[in-house]
Amino acid sequence: MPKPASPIRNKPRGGPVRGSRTGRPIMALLDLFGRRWSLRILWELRERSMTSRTLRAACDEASPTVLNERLKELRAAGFIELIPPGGYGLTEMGRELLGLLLPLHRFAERWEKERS
Amino acid sequence: MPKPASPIRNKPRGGPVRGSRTGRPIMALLDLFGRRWSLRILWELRERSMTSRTLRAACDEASPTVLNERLKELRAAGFIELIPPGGYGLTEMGRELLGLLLPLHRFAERWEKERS
DNA sequence: AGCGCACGCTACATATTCTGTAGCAAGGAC
DNA sequence: GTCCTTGCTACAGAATATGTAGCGTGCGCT
Repeated sequence: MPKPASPIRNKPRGGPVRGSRTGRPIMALLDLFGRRWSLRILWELRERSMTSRTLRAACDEASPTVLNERLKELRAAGFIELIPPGGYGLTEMGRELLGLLLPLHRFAERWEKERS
Repeated sequence: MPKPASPIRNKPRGGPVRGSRTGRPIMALLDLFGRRWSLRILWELRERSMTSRTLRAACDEASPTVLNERLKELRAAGFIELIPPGGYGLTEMGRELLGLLLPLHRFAERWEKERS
């Protein structure tokens, strides 16, 4: 492990996750989603499980370095799991979360229209 | 303006926003939210408008550089607006979006509990 | 007028994070 | 055995974020 835990983004270690120095879980969630590819990964897994390589293809061939970092974080968070040979898929809680995120799709369509 | 539009993250310019090379607005949205402080800013404005400096305080004193970049992007997206002297606040569409994001709060609480 | 202060916003050097390419070790099918 | 795909890592270079300082404007004050 070449990176011994980021010294700045984990500044107030002792709390559960970065960004939640208040301890409020919503902050941890917003922070986790505020990293590149987090939301995208969850979104791409919404219908079916995927191998890491297929997932990478679905995410515009994002760098495997970050992708694997996100996959670790999302696994640690309990939203996805790795079940060979199917690959990565949503957990029970992951599906629950996706249920909340799904309405964004229709909103995004309306949003697209209303901006000139 | 010292930065003439990022050459990589805007790679496939011609599309509306980064990450939406398919043109699907949901991708643009997921990508916008996948940048640091985007979601947090929207979240902090959920109840009241704030001056940029108060907002910065609410966001753990995040760097004003990125914060202002996000504020620009969110304004361009039509989610927030600047109305002096009240400061930054959600637009009509911003409030609509927040409505979808709000259930995350309760989910986050349950999530916190279920992870050992 | 001057002074003080908060506003939105920017400069710039430093630190962190992401990208892109290459590659490893393990496992399965043949 | 060879061939192929899997999950995952190394590493250099590029993009992005951080932290401190400060600018110019406007407003209220005397």
